[in-house]
Amino acid sequence: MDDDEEMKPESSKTEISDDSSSWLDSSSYNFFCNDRESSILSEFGWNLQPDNDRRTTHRDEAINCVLPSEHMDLEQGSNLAGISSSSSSSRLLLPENLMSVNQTALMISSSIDAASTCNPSVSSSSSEELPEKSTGSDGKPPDKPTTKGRKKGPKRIRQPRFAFMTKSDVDHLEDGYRWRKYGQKAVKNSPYPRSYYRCTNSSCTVKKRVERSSQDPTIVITTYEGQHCHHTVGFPRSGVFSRDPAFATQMNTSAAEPLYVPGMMQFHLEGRGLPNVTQLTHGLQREVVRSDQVLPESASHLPTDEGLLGDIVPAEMRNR
DNA sequence: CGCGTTTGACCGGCGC
DNA sequence: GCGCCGGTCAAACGCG
Repeated sequence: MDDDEEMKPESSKTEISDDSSSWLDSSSYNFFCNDRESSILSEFGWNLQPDNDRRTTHRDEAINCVLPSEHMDLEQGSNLAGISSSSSSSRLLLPENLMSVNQTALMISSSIDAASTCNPSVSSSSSEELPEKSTGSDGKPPDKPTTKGRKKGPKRIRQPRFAFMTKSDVDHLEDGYRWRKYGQKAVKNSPYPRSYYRCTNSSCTVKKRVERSSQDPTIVITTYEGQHCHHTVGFPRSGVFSRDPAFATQMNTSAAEPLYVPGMMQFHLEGRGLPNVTQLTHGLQREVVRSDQVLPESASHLPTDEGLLGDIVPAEMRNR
């Protein structure tokens, strides 16, 4: 049933998935972009404007992207899978291991729906912000006779979500937090299931979705929702995190200083919604074909003249 | 035994 | 109103 579309080359259909584009709907966001990429995006009708006020960081170990604060009301000092906030904008630090499990990841992120502030202190007690169903811990008897009856409540408010794509063999990447899987669903038009994880910290409401791209099975799409109200639970034995100063810094303080990256201009992207993954990928494919320039894989997570957007294009696609 | 995963059922939003 | 589908629940199960 799910083998019909499975290995169809990108020529036929190029959507990552129906819903993966649905959250790319905020009005603006910032990212690294070089001249070529900006021209590509311009071809798609997206209005790029240099934004020199906001600076984005790309270090050896982590990527730091600036997101529009008007869509993200993150609390100072809070963190979500490496997201920290400053006075004017929020930044997302991707820990090195997320970037380099098999290299290649482009963070594409945006906020969503009600990006209401969710301060850590609120997590379990504030019912107004988080109409999350009773988590079972309360043992509330269901309204319905069924054992799986759910408490009705106000409309569920989605917390800010952040997604990024990682080229990786493993679905569930270590990110310093412990996750408990609570569900798995088949994804429409994709042979690969989507897994749902929840932070094991009882007072933490952060959730995470992991799915593989139906187009390129080597790409894992990870989506975080919510903010951690606690620190990481210790790092993996290999110490990937401990040798990641950027990530460690971010975890200990929210005041990660913005750095300027030589050779990389930052643009402010404006339009009637963000270009979705498909559009970006398409444009870059074309560009890559034209430029006939293939990055060495080992260096693909470093800033190059292709910029970060170039990383989104899987090697196989580049070679087409 | 505790914790995490699996899996089928259920709920609710949304489009037609 | 109905059906589809994403998201969640929770019992059963597996594993260390």
